[in-house]
Amino acid sequence: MNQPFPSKTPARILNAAEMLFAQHGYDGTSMRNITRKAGVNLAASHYHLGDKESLYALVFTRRLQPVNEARLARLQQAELAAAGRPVPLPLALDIMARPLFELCADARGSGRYFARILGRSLTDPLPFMDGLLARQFQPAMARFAQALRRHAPNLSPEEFLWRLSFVIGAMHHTLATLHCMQDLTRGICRNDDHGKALTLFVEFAALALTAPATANLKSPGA
Amino acid sequence: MNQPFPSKTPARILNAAEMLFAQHGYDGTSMRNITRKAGVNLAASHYHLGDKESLYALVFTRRLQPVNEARLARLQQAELAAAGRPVPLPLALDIMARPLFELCADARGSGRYFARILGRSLTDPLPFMDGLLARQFQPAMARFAQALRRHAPNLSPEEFLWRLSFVIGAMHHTLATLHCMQDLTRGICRNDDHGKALTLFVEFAALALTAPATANLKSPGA
DNA sequence: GATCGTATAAAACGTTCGTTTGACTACATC
DNA sequence: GATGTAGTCAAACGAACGTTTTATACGATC
Repeated sequence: MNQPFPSKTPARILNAAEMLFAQHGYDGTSMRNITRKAGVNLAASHYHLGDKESLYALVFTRRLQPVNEARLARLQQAELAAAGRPVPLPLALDIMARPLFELCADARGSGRYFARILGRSLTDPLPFMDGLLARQFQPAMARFAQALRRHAPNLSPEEFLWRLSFVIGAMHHTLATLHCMQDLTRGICRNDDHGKALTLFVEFAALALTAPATANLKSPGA
Repeated sequence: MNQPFPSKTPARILNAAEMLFAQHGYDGTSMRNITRKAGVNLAASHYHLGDKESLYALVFTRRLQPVNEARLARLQQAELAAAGRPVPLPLALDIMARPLFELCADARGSGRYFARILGRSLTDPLPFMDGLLARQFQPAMARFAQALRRHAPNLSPEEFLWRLSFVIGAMHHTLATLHCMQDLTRGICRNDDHGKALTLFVEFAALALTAPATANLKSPGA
């Protein structure tokens, strides 16, 4: 466990900020609430971590960077093992989804709060996060799109990307609502059942990506 | 066109609020920004529409109520036409999705901003919106779940609901990111291509719901 | 033991927030 | 022409905001 900071204060602040940003969003969370929850002085956050925007960015990269590194490492290993043949689709999807699901399943750490921050960042990005999001996601996503594409050679590039968008939307929506599935389903699905959600998601995504191309784009209409 | 208000001011405020809430969220939008954009006095919003929370709720119901009414009306009509047999799956999905897609496609009105407000409300609900969201969505969603269920009789209730969650996630993620698809796909998908998105989504969702049940819940693992 | 960098603390900075007040106008009704 | 109502307006309220300043305490280094 390498501590990037000699003091424990920055970690306390990051943990408190992660919880509060997840629950109330960027604008809905005040520096005073964060530092009060962390049990540190108001000025400590500016001293250690800079202003509020940079604190938010740090909350973000602290979790996401290991996830994307794990994704890329596992994908590279799988591609080596496949020796030029396509990485099996369920495996590729599992590699894409599992690090995120496992991060969000980490109930002891505050990693589970991160799902909501991530979900928010995709659907309404904060202006100052634009560049950071692109840098964090582009490399991994480009590699996965390439790997998945080989299982859907008959789809047009456009239809493939639309389906990939559906799949990614399903994944992030699932992660973001995992904590309230019990309410949404009148008790039939359990809250925080990451294992089942991951399994079903992988199967769902494999089907969605390999289904035959749409014959034409006429819609059923009204 | 029945005007629910004799003055034009409330509509101006609602339109401005819709745009700003969509772009910057509830906490990121101030009453001063809203009324400035609407070209009305700061006090006018409280006079006509009550406090900020009630303004947000009004922005919400103004768009959502007609959508859910249209959904239920079309579903009822389709169920009558089906005369006891299941409503065809693509039709049921079209009925569920089309009113939302069309609302968000309305580029002249500010309806297109609504997609982002809706997406936000699903993944991070504001505390004061809890009851309102449930009242708005429960009736329609319960009916649709029932209609769709008949096409997936071999799925366990739990697996069916997980898949339905994936599908609804895909729909809302798609609507919320429609306006930036061009950037996300390096120009391959067009922005605001609601027609194609709707067609592909319906096909995608039909496949996802009717696919065979997962044999067991073992995952592919690492 | 003086000096320096690190860390924490309380207090204050100026700004913006949501909301309210009270006065003013336009127009209908009696 | 007096009265009442709906609507608009500038101004102000207290509270909370992000950030900065200033001061203090603790170790290590020389």
